[in-house]
Amino acid sequence: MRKSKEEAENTRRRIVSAAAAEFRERGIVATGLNDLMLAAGLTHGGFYRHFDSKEQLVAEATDKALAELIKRIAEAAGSAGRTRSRARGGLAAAVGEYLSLQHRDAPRDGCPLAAMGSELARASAKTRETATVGFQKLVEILASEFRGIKPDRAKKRALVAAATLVGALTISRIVVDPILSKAILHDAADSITSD
Amino acid sequence: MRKSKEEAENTRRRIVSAAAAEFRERGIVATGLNDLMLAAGLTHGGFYRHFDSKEQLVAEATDKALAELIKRIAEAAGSAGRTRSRARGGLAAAVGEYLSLQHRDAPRDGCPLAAMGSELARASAKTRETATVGFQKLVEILASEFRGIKPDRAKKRALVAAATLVGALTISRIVVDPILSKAILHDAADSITSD
DNA sequence: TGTACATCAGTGAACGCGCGTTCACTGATGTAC
DNA sequence: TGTACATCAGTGAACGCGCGTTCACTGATGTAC
Repeated sequence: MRKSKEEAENTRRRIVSAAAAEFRERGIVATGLNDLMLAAGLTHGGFYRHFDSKEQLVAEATDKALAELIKRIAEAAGSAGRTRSRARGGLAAAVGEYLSLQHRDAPRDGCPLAAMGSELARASAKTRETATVGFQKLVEILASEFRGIKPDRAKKRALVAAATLVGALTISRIVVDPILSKAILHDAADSITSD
Repeated sequence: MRKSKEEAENTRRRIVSAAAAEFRERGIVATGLNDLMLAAGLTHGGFYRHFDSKEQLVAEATDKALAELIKRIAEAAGSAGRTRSRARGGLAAAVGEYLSLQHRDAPRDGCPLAAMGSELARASAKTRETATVGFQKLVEILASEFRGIKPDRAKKRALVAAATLVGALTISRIVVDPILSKAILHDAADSITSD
């Protein structure tokens, strides 16, 4: 039954991907390793060939989810931002992508800070370090899109913008009134990109 | 062993209080009813004399936690706001209270939207309705403190401010760097209260 | 007001179940000669 | 290059444990006469 090194690495990646999706969709604590391994097309027993513990997987899944979010936001900013470099097109595109209805309705491929934020606050130091680095990268991307102001002003604006993004998306998912939910996303985007 | 009606009501309140604190501190899914009942000074068997299910308790605990937050924020705004009614003292006080280090470090008596936001997004319709109403009240309090602008502008500003508050507090708890954590709270407060 | 009885708050054992983790086993892969 | 053997990815049963929920029981409270 032994698999080749390449296959094993592939399996590992599949587990991390499944975890990244399931943790965001169902929550970290609510997601069992059994379900997770089935989602990755395996049985649960093989888990510990790849990871020391569930907590290690949480750290890696968070890392992967954040890396994908950063790529997505950077690409949104990049494709729109280059055309009119002095204006704030890149910022608007990044914010529009983050605060889109599609993002709100698809937590399993979305921002882990919004999808599992309150659980991350209680996660291991390793996981929180990973989340910290990812958050800082997100802030840097946003800061680079605040054109026409001093770098340290841009950094502060970006820090607050990132907090607003995460808060707005989280609350838009809690709220039962669809009009209010949409208004939160819209008004937050408007606020970040105006002035 | 039967208790008087008054005692029973008292017990019920004690369970809801314990739940409101434990859910915010440890998370909803991670908190067991056994621990909860022990925290309320009871054994687990009596739980179903007071509640139909854990989910019903989640709804009531969320309601209570939000009511207390709203009171706290309204009082902070009120005590500072009355002295200089045309200025934004009330807003600054409310925001300062929400984004304080004490609030960050005491999730068990703090804002449930920040302490269990990502879990609330997956909670029952009842719980989410409760959270929606509480959030709207928070927005109204903030809106009434945005003096000197049109009511609908104030409402939008307040909506975004509330999202920023929740996001900033959540992230300040995730982040491992204490300087960054403090900067998030400070810069968010600054952003909401300036201009 | 006093008595008889029904109610029910709280206890503690038990229910089935799924959790994270461990382990003996399998057989294909990788390695050493 | 071919053979012998060690490695180890993945399986599936089992570990102890705590979960949410149910239930028989207790005895004080509340109610009806």
